[in-house]
Amino acid sequence: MFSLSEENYLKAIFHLQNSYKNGVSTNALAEEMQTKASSVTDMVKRLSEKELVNYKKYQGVKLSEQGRAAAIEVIRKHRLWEVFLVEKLNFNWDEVHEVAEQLEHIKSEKLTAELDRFLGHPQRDPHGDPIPDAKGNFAVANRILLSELKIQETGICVGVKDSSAEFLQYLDKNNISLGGNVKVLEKEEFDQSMLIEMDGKELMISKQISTNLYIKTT
Amino acid sequence: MFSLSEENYLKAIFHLQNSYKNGVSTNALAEEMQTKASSVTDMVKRLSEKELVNYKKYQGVKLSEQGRAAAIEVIRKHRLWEVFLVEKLNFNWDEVHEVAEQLEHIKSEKLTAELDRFLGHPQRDPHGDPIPDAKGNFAVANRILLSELKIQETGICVGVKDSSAEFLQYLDKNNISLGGNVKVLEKEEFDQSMLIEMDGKELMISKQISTNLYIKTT
DNA sequence: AAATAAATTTAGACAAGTCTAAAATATAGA
DNA sequence: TCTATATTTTAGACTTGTCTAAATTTATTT
Repeated sequence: MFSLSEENYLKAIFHLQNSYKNGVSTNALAEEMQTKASSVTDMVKRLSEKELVNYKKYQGVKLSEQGRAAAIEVIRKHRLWEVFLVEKLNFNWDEVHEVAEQLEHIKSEKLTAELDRFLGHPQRDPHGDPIPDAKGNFAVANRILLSELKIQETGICVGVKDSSAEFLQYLDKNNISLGGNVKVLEKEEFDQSMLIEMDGKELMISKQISTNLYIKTT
Repeated sequence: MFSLSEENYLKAIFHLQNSYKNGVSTNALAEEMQTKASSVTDMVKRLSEKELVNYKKYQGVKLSEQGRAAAIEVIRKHRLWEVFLVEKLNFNWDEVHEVAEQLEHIKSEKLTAELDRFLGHPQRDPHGDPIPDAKGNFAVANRILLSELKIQETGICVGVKDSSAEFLQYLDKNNISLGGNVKVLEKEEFDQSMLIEMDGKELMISKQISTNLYIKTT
């Protein structure tokens, strides 16, 4: 069984491994964990002793198979709880993160399994991120960024890359929600903004928006 | 905001105050918390500095108004989660305690309020214990122990005093559940066992059972 | 009321997880 | 390649919550 802090480190390393294929650097991890590099070194040593990560001084850190499994389990719980909060408890998608950060550490296999069943084995959380199954398998993504769509191409909005409350609130304000139909009308090379049609309404969006919205092409 | 450990101490003191009206003794609290008396003294000093308890050396400890409110909030959350686990997630009443002990520490006012609504503002947890409302008020009990019933008197089983898994499993095995109709047929003075009729079936129960079952007379 | 026993507190230590400041190592530029 | 800079690690300290062993206070018994 892992401590709350250990679980949070494992999760952070898992997420950072996408950008740091050859090992997550101490500084990157410190940034992600909102802590100091020296604290990271200490913790990484402990995780290494428990064989949850592979670590060599000055070389960064990678999850072991065991560490990866533990991280995925935490992510699974986090995303299931997010679905619960939105579907059953009237939370908005910009309010769930904090609470799910707490709930993800509850230890009970039965709880996770039953919650999954109760929610109807959801495939994605409220932000469109895939929910790994009990064995740790993620559904394949099959989605691209809205910024990659060409003029006249269409798709369905299936997820957000940035799930900060600020971004989600911006989307709410502009009536952009998951499931919405998108068509690219114009692209402005200069600042990479684009004019899109979203469920029938025209909307101008900046590069920062289009590079944080996932689309499934239709 | 209180730490997990602080919340557990407050809860323990709240429960022990029923038996220790003039102050909960250090040893009693150590026993309840499964820890050493010296650790209790340390923690009680910290709680006292935060004005959550009133404490004088060698005199035992009492909850302050603030401490009482915090304890009740934790108990409210514990019992709401127990209802959730039994009603929605197929947990048996002897399986909920451990998980609820974890869930009760999740901090989110909205979560508690919405969970309460989602469950239909339940008055009692799966063991028949009252669930305080958001303001900390408990429904009045109005129940007696089965052992206090006289011959030929009847009632409905509304709660358990002992909610250990062992006791609950014994009740399951003998088809005793909350809501069941009870009638006392015979009482044996010698060992205080009694013959009862439970939903039509005759059953012999020992003193240990009858002093741990709450009844509402009919 | 003194002596013994029981309960409680204090003193000092430890583990987890964090910090600051200093030292060591790696990387990049001239 | 040598130096400057950035990154990472080490050393030592702090906090929370725990422990053991010793000291103190309260309760009980004769």
